[in-house]
Amino acid sequence: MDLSERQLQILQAIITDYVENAEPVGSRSIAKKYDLGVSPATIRNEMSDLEEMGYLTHPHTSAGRVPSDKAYRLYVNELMKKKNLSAKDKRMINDRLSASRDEFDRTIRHAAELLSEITHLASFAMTPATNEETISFIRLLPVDERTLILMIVGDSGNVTNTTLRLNVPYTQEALELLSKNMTVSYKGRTLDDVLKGEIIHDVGSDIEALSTLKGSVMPSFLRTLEDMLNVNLYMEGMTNIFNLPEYTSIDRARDFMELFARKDWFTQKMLARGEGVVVTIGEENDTMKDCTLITATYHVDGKLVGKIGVIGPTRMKYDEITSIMEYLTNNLSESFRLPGSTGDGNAGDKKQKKLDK
Amino acid sequence: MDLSERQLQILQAIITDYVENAEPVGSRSIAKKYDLGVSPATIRNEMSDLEEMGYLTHPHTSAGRVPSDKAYRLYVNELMKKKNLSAKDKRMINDRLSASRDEFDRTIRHAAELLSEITHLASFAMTPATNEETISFIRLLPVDERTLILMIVGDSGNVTNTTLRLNVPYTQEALELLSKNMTVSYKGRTLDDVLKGEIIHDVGSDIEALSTLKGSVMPSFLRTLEDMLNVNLYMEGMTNIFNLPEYTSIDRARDFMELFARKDWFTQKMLARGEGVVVTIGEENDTMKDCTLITATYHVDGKLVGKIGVIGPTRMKYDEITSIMEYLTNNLSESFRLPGSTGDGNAGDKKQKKLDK
DNA sequence: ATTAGCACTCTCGCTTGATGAGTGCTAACA
DNA sequence: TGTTAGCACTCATCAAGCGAGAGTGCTAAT
Repeated sequence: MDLSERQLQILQAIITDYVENAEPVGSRSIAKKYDLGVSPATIRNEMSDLEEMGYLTHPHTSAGRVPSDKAYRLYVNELMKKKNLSAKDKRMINDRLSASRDEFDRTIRHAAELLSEITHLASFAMTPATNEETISFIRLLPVDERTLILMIVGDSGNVTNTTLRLNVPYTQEALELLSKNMTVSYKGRTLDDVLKGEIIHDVGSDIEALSTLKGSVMPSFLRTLEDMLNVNLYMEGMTNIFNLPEYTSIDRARDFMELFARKDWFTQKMLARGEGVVVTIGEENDTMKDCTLITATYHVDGKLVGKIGVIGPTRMKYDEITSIMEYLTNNLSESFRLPGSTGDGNAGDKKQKKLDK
Repeated sequence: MDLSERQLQILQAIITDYVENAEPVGSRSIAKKYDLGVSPATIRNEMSDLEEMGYLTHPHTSAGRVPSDKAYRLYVNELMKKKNLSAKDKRMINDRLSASRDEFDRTIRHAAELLSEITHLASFAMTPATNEETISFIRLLPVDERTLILMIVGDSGNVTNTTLRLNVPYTQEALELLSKNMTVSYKGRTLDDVLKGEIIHDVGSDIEALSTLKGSVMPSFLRTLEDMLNVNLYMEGMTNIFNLPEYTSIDRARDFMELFARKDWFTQKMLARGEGVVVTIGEENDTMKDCTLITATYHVDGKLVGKIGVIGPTRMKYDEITSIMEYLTNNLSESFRLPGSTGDGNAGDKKQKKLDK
């Protein structure tokens, strides 16, 4: 059954008021503050109907009404209007987000900081997932007679290295040969592919030194690939939630903080979420049943995909926050675009918006 | 004025009891639990004296006594006996601390996790400070015609790199020349030294391409050096404190959590602390006046120095915790020793102990 | 269909009084 | 002179009781 125009207005008013004040809102205050042209009694009747339909709840008999998850969902999907960022927020983002294609980590952490400062919520940001990253080249560099550096370069300019200490000395020749060998074998293949695929044994078994060296290097090589696949998660503004009335109970605050102690679990959760701006409200989350989680994706060269997000109570300014996140991710994608490339695929200012679960 | 033997016994008993139960301890319960051979009345008199001397305080008239910072200081300096780790804790450390010289970050994070699991407090661990690290060599590697990788290798095997994107193409020649040039100029000098010192302009001004390239590379070089100097700080078990009775007030919990939101400030504080096991209690800390902070240092090749630490309320098991930290840092130092080197200088099992402020 | 009126419910803040733990003092004791 | 028993006193804590205020839900009038 659809809601009448007036019911929508009332629901909207209740949500607005509750988001603002965090207190159950009564019929009288709605009638006073929002000019709906009807008396408190009428509003009461409508509220009662809305409650029956599951859009409102009642903490106790003589308290006002509180929007349910269902109400927020309706609000996000239908009622909410896109908000223009305040000049201050825009300036803040433009000035402080000194994104640089060469410094993912720093930039991403900055983005998380910004996000939590602007929204006053807990926020996080992940470096791009590198599943699709391909290997550009591999190099082995000598340090001393038993130490060498393994360096793996990806096509997005991602560089990772490890220092290896061998049990037996290596020869310069073997080193160079293995470098070339590995580069030829793996160039152009994705990290995932290499890691899951068979280790290639094609060359080098004929030369003794090479095969020994390879035996020592391969385990580190694989482990380093794994490292490259790992995304980094930066979390900021966790303590912001202490200022919210919903977290004045120590238990709820504790539960909240404990969510983030499990960083890798959290990372997995986040990776599983869809593209664009995604909002999940309360019960829609399997854990964190009284939180809302909003994530948004940014792009690197329209290929690699990373996420930023905020977490807070279900009571939050959905319109503002989704707008901020959209602006911020567009900004990030823009900065992370390869200078030469034209805005392709997903990156940039294409207005993607996918708000449902 | 020195304390009598009996006063020490009573103080010791009060501390033990309070550390255990977190509740003001009364004369009667002392007399019952600890067999001092005197009546509650006598204990009351002694307590009164101890309070006058500043070792005890009184939350209110009719409550028991609580040890003051001064009492804990006395305890740590004089009364406390070294504790043997439980077999379980030892096994835990030995098994799980898979330290590897090549993977500082991972190992250090592991150490922090372990520490918080064993102590049930908030803990942290820092990667070694690299002030004394010297540069082994510098290499510039071509990626494509405008992209290159700057790689700086330190003498402890520390490798850092950055990808650079230039405005103008470079030549292979210039690249190699600059690599050599920089290596020659900086090899053997400490990071600090290079960063603070004059930029060397001696060579290369004669060749146009080289000088241009150098102009583009130097800023990144310096920034990368800074990155190398930065220590990483890992914090674990922050939420443990929610289980402690002193942090059931949301305000105190908030204050505590906020300390750690300021990661770099905290890092600075920690770097300033001395070698070995250092305990600072309550007011001895300029911030965190109701916390105790215990840090301990580990060594890499007896040269680089890193820290681990725990933070909690002043009420904590000083004997156990300092012992655990000593064991853990010795273990770390052992793992981080260069295979060839004999246990030199500070590293290893030398029983350093410096508990005062 | 809307509204005014009114009884009813429930929370919140305040006070009150009982309880109990613990001290501090005094006087007796060894 | 140091130690102890006894006792009055203090203070936090808890539960109960009460009034005020906010808000609902129902009914009857418009």
